[in-house]
Amino acid sequence: MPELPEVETVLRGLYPFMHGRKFSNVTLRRENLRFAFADNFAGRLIGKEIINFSRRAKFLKAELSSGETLLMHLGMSGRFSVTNSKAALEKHDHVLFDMTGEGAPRIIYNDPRRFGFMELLAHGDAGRIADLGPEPLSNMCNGPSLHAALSGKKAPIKTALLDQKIIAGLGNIYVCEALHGAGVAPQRRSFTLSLSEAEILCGEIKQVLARAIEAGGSSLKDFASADGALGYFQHQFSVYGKKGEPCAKRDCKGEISAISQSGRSTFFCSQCQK
DNA sequence: AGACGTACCTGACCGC
DNA sequence: TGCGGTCAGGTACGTC
Repeated sequence: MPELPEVETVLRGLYPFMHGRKFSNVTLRRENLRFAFADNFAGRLIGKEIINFSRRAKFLKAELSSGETLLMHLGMSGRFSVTNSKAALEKHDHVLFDMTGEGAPRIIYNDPRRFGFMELLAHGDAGRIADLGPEPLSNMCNGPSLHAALSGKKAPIKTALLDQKIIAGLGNIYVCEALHGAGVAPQRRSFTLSLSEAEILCGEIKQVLARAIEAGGSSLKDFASADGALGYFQHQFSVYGKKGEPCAKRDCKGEISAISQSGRSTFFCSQCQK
């Protein structure tokens, strides 16, 4: 599930337990996730303080007092929870971060499919986040910049928006939602979007993401008292997973269709998305 | 260079 | 109940 809004929610949930704290212990319960852990991964974290904890696209970044950066990605099924060292471990609990400070929280990373990964970057090395496109909620992402990024692309707009180099942080769900909101058909070739369509699309992307973050934020309220799991929250979608249902747009009599584009499901309304 | 298919994993769900 | 098939929100890599 984790797209940008989910990762933002995870960041906000973990922040009080990680930012400004040190790792008192780190336990790897297997040798790899998607990739092998770096040599001496635990040793390079233990005793180090997280001096800055942030998000870039779907990545979580923990800058360490050692100068290294811990980069984490949730893949498809990764989730974090906050417990304590007495809590029983579950299947697929792969990484344990025991943090210093109040409550001595234990952060557990659970990932059944193991498409997620964690890596350590040397100071100044942007690693795999070097090639990412603009952050959708920032000023760097706007109508003209999106229009320019799409102008040379023959690929369908749906495919282009999933390309993290064009815009960073969108996944299958929010691309479908944003295209529906903007009234743009997912099959359109990227270069055919006009500047004004790119403006509208950019606005929809920001709005869809902001609303999802808001929904995630509200699910965080009871975070400490709930089961502590982070990374999944319910959100009401307009098209995603709604095949056969009537289009949610007030003036539209269409019905939601499902197609496959570059191997992924696309949901859209052929009536109002042109 | 860019586009495309496939691989990486496990679990949930559906139909038989 | 059990089994096989299909699908899943992401990224990387090989091949054309």
